[in-house]
Amino acid sequence: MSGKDLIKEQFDKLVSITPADWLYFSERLQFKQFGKKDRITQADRVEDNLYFLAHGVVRFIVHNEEKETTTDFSFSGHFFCSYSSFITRQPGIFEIRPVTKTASCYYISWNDLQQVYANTNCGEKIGRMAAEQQFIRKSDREVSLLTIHPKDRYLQLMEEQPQWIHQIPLKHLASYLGITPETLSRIRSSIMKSNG
Amino acid sequence: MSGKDLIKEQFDKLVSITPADWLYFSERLQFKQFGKKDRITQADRVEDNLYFLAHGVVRFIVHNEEKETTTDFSFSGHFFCSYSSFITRQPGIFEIRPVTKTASCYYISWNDLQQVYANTNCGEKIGRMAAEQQFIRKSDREVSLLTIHPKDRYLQLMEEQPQWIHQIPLKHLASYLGITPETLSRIRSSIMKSNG
DNA sequence: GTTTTTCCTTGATCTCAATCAAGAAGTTGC
DNA sequence: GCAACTTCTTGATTGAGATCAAGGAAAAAC
Repeated sequence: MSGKDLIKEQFDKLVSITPADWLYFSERLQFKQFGKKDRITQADRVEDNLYFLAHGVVRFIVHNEEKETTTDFSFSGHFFCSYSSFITRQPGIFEIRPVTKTASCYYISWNDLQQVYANTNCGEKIGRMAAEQQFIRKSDREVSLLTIHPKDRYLQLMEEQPQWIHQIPLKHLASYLGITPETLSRIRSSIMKSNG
Repeated sequence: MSGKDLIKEQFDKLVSITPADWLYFSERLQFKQFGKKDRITQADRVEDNLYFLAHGVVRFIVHNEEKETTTDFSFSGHFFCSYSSFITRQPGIFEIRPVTKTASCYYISWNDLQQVYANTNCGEKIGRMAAEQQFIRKSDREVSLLTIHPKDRYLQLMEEQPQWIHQIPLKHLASYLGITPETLSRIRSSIMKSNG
């Protein structure tokens, strides 16, 4: 199975796409592999590409007064990019880097994606549904940040996304949860004790 | 000018819509006025309608262990609903209530909106762009909650959304900022002092 | 207009997480 | 393999904001 088929699988979850539409889209896909120290996307630039992560994990970083905060992660099988910038064509605030040793990505340029929207039947529909799903993720996150205690957020993550805990260094998880690495370390050890 | 024209204005910001498409959509709009104690949307129900606020302010509430948190507000001239529920057709977690004495709303049902998506030329495009904009709001909010100190979030709100400060009771703003009313009251008085 | 209720402010205390610090464990690179 | 570096853990201290409490201002109800 080609890596592009992973993308087709994602689309098929949303709508039934015609072979012609799929061809039009997939012909415009390019491929690139990133190493651990690469920046897939740099802050303060207009995001040119929409990426699909075929293998690896990436994180979204915001720099703020000497500190860096990891706001989100993306795993293989999902699209990612500095969305706000990609959508508005304004410089973005996110730096995107691999968490894993490598990140293998298919990507399509903004210009090509506009062609897909204009010249396929279901492009807009997939685009709408994908945007809706991204919205839901962020909306859930807002509720989580406002209503759930960091310790409980970590417990929830252990249940719902155990792969996050295994694949992501503690310090980045801590940042994502809005706490310091020290505090997360203590949370983790308190869980160990209560579980025997 | 009819209230529906407010909606047309919003659409015109996104795409040029044909008279036929607008007619198809606007014929499906209904109108309802809500009082201060009404619940526009109840938690644990599937959201049936997408609302457009013609007049007033509403807030989004999450109930969590006896406490209620205000996660967001919507102002006149904007669409709102318990989106995640509206999209997924699963029971939602948000209660939506007016902040102002009344909230005047146009609304379209989920079923009718699917008809619009299916039978208009630009419905999907508007839907995609609207979803993208909602995503951007939530993404910005995530960054704000993770990287900005509550006091600075309040100062930012004063600059960017001064109408929020004037129209929304302090206790709801505090909840939205993730702090207690007492703390926001102290922040506010410290700003007063430093401004003379 | 008066009562009732809600909302906001201010003060005192307490608690939890940040910070500072240092050492252990684990990785990476030569 | 060893050195250099990064990451994680643990401890002591500090501080910002939550909580508890009460009085005053404002708004709503009658």
